[in-house]
Amino acid sequence: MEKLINAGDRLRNVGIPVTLQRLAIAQVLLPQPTHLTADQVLARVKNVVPETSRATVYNTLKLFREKGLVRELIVDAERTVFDSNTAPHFHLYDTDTGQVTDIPAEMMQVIGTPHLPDGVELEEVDVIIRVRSQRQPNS
Amino acid sequence: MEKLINAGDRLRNVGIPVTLQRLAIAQVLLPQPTHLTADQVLARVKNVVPETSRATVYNTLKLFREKGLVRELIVDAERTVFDSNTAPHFHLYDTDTGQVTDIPAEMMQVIGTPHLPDGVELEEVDVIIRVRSQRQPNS
DNA sequence: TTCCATGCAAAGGGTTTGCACTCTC
DNA sequence: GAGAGTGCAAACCCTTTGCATGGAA
Repeated sequence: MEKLINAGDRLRNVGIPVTLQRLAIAQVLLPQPTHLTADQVLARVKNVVPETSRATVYNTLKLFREKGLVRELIVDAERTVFDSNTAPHFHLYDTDTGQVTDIPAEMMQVIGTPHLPDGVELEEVDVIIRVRSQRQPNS
Repeated sequence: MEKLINAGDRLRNVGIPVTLQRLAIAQVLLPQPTHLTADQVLARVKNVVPETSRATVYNTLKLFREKGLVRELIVDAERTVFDSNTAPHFHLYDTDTGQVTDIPAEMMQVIGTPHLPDGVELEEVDVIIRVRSQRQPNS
């Protein structure tokens, strides 16, 4: 019943001491796959735990990233997006709205990944499908 | 003899009035495929035309991008990289050094691009192969 | 003279840092 | 009471903007 592991356990499992703010941030991000900027995380966390600062959100996101709980997506030059889906997958990015949508790894395939010289290690393969929707951007 | 078109002609061809600074920036970027940050462009241009400001480099890079002379690469959260290779292709990005290397479109293939709903228009498909080299980063 | 391009410096926006306070063990 | 976690504000870095100057048509 792996699905029932809650946010607090996810933190403990990776060795992160649980605090009020960390738990609140975990609950915003981890229960379901989402794509949020630091500011969006801050806004949502503050709804639940108003005594949360921007610095703590940044510290915690960095910590979560180091522990592999979230992934940093580089899709937009303006701001970083954090992805709580840590399974391998691809992304669809709406330039107009800033919306990120997951594309399951099974749906796409990248053929021809080049051979890497010695001492060069593959980290990951990012695929970003950029689209325009002509819809209004999220504020 | 398309290859012999020089930087000045490239600008005129897309309707950009040639100035000293624009020409210097064009000569840094356009004669061969390169991947440079705004700061790297500024540094190289200043070697040739010291009376060039940061603002002009940014203005000009934006102009070049709008005219399709360069492409903005989103590979690093810290800074934007400009790519003077406008043909479709993919990228290899070295996280340690910041080095970007082109992968010709013929060498790779992306299979399974999802169907897009009405009103959503494909802009482009970015593929970034992220590697670690354990080498020293460029300053 | 009227634009447009430029340089300079200041402003802007996202992210990080310094530091003092709190809490926990 | 030592160490870690936090909030606040200032600092930082890349990029953009405002404004006055300068040059070209």
